[in-house]
Amino acid sequence: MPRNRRPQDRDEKRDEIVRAAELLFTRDGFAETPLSKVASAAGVTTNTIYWYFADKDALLVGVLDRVLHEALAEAAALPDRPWDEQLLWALARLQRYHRLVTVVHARANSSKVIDSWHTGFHDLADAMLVEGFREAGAAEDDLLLRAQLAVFVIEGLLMHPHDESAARSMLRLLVPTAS
Amino acid sequence: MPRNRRPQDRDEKRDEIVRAAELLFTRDGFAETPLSKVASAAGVTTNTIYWYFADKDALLVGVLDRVLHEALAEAAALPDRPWDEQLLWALARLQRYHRLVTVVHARANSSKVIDSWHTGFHDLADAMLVEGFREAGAAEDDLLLRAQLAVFVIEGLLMHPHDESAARSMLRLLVPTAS
DNA sequence: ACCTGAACACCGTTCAAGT
DNA sequence: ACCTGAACACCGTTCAAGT
Repeated sequence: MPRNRRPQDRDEKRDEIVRAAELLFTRDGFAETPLSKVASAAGVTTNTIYWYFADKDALLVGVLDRVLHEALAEAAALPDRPWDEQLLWALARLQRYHRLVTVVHARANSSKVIDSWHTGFHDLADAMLVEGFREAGAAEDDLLLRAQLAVFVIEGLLMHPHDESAARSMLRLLVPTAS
Repeated sequence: MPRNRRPQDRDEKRDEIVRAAELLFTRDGFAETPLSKVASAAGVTTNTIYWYFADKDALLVGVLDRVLHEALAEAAALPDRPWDEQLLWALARLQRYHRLVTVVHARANSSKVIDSWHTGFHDLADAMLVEGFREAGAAEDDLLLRAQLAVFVIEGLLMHPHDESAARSMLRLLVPTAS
């Protein structure tokens, strides 16, 4: 039996599909881009997508995983900065995914895979923000509350047009060390 | 020319369609309920909906207007209460519309009518919350900021499962007079 | 003015058939 | 294992035709 027959090829093709979907989902929207467009952008036929993904929602999860890991890698490579600037950086970095934010919330109610991804994302985000607020000197007993609140505010800013200064002062309200 | 030929009938039928749509959109979701189900629940044929609404998005706006006005009427009939309890009441009252919240954000990116409704909703919500925070004794220069922040937090709570106590303490964080 | 039956275009998904 | 052509089911929307 040929174990690992051509795992590289398989992953590469899967990746091409995900990359095509990422571009289209973030630019045009998830409901607005038919799988046929993803397929032609990836240079495959529509049905081929179903060899790599169970359905359209599973493809969205593939996109979500990819963009999350990319953003995390970029964040990790960054020099240390004050906590409120880190939050501001995250907000700016995630701005390009605002259409994914809305569709994840909308489809989490109907799709099991997206609901699972969404739960996992918040677990991760909460954990990271708890750590950030702890280092920023927030009181130990409302760390999780502050983290969840910050996530809601960032999501809110992502989903609503706003100017930089409004975002800045809104996030400052959440940081304990701010004046 | 028969002015007002049967305006009552027209409004009544329109209302039946909206009520049927409200039930199905809030319970099963907007994308998940075909117009055929709305139609049969309202006792009309699918195409009849198009006599009253330009398209499915316009019907959603009809539902949004209806539920908003109802919630506002209920709120107006309430006795005066401390500000944080009013926020908590609003959160509980709007909980049943959490599926509408997510879909409005998702479709505001693609649909003009929904985007307009969404903008108008936030203008109204911000104005009401500014007034509430003013009466609650918030500093005059960050009233709007606090209002927008409170709206984001309430939307965040609506879109994510949470227990009552978490919501309570999160909203308390926003109210200036809280300890 | 109001309603309907029938049709159209589109899209997610499946499946039998290929290599 | 991987890919495709063809078909299916569904759904939003339109339109000519009725009253």
